[in-house]
Amino acid sequence: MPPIVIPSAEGAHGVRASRSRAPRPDELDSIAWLASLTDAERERALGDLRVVNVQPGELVCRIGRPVTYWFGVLDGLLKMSSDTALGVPITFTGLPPGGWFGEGTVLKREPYRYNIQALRKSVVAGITAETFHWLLDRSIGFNRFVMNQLNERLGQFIAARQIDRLTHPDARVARSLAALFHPALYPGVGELLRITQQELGYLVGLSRQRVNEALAALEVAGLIRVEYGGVRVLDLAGLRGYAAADVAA
DNA sequence: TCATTAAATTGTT
DNA sequence: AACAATTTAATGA
Repeated sequence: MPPIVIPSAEGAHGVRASRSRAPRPDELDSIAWLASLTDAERERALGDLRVVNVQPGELVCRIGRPVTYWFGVLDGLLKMSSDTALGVPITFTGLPPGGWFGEGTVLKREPYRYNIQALRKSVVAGITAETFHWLLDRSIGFNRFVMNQLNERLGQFIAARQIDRLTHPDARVARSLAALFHPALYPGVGELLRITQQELGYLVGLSRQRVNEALAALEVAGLIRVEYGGVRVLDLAGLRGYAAADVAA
């Protein structure tokens, strides 16, 4: 497994430090909460904001590591999971562009409670825990964003538990897709979710073939359209309630 | 910009 | 797991 990638605020020395860079202007535009800051607050945030490119399979943060950054996905796709080594029930959550995570652990200054791993080449941004708290202490807009993030994520985990209990593969795929399309948590996703069927398989815990089959079924049902390297959602509500509709039919 | 080639992804067995 | 077909990305004229 590749080494842990931690963006450095200093960028002064070391292998890790050399991997992080300043964000590009177009990348800044994709960070939703920046718009809710005052000019002074934004200046501080921008000075602290680092960006790092991660390769498939790389760990962005690992269980038990001390919290250093609050992370956001600018491009690509990450997956969040509880530890696999202990045989604990594994819950996967996909993190598409626009998603920010780790606020719970940064808030409490606890070690990370889950692994974040890149499913494909991705761009990850981060601000230090210090700046995160600095913003939390004075920016109303930032607090709104974080609070909404926490609230929405709670709903995500409840949905994830339901997904785990579903046995029908098509339903698992449908609900997982619905979760990834969450407009409040992942504003960067838009209409088209860039995800390969292989990646979706890793996320849902199914083989690529079965995912392919499930996607075909969902397309026939008129809920999505399968495209090369991605899925276009036509009926988000339909995806969320797919199992119920299936059982009722 | 276009044509060619390589790589990635998909659909099927 | 392996294969062929399709789409995208990369390369160079």
